[in-house]
Amino acid sequence: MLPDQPFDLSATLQSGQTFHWHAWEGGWLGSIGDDPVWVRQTAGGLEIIPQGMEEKVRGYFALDHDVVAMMRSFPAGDVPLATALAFCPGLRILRQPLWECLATFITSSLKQVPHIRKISLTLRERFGVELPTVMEGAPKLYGYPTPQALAEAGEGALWECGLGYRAAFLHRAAVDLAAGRVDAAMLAGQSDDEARATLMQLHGVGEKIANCVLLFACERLAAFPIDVWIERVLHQLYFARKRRRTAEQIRKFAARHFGPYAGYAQQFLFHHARLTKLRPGASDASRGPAGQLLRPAP
DNA sequence: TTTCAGGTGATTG
DNA sequence: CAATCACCTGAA
Repeated sequence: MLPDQPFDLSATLQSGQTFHWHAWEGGWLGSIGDDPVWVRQTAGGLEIIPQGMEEKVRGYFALDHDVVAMMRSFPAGDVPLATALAFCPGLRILRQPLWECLATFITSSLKQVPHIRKISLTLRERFGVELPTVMEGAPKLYGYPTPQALAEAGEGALWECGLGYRAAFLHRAAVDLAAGRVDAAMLAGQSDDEARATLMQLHGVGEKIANCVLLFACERLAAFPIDVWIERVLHQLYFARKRRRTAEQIRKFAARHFGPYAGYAQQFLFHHARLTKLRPGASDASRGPAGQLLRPAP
């Protein structure tokens, strides 16, 4: 199984799209929907356990995405983007199950990655189904709990998973999805703007989370989630020395400048920034054109 | 002990 | 519209 385009399994799984995979035996153990799987990247391609998961792995990791075509579609003179892309061309935008992605990002607000991961794993363990073992001695895996399971569990039980005020958001969303107010088929028939509006009808889902879901679960590759990090990156790289832009201005800039694969551009920029400029002790080579280290606002 | 973190919704000018 | 604020929790 050999992708014909650049692919970096580890980087993709650590790029803030999904939070439930375990590093295990030189590869990654996790689940695609309710199918447990272990994947290791080697020089020759991907090693997958168990057999029979090849197509699901291809779909989940979007190995059919044409990264080369995306590169060509990006603005030719955009040096920061070209730099970020060259830093890790193997990043992929995953095709995640809708509810799993939606629910996970609802629990992500004002949380750091380890917290999001912890909450996600706790919810799985308490309310999800245990999945079959694919590797001896490995951590137990659980599917993401269904909307019905979380709706029935009740807000109080969710609160006890350390969600805080997010428990109410997640519970209401679970109830709404269990009632069929939003589903993948409905979103599939809608334009990006319509689908975004549909998602934002859910309590606790604002523009940022809606865009994450569109991008990471609905294959809307033009969706451009703007969180505090990407906002800083854009300011540093594209709006240097200019006054602060509104979210609306940033959104319009991203759509116009990056085009139909804006979501991928966002992912490349985000990943590059997190692993270089935003880290303490980052080298000069990783600094932006302005020559300043990017830091969180004081 | 205080601050802050991968947002959202409600409330003000 | 845009700015401001509260909000659970956990880690630095």
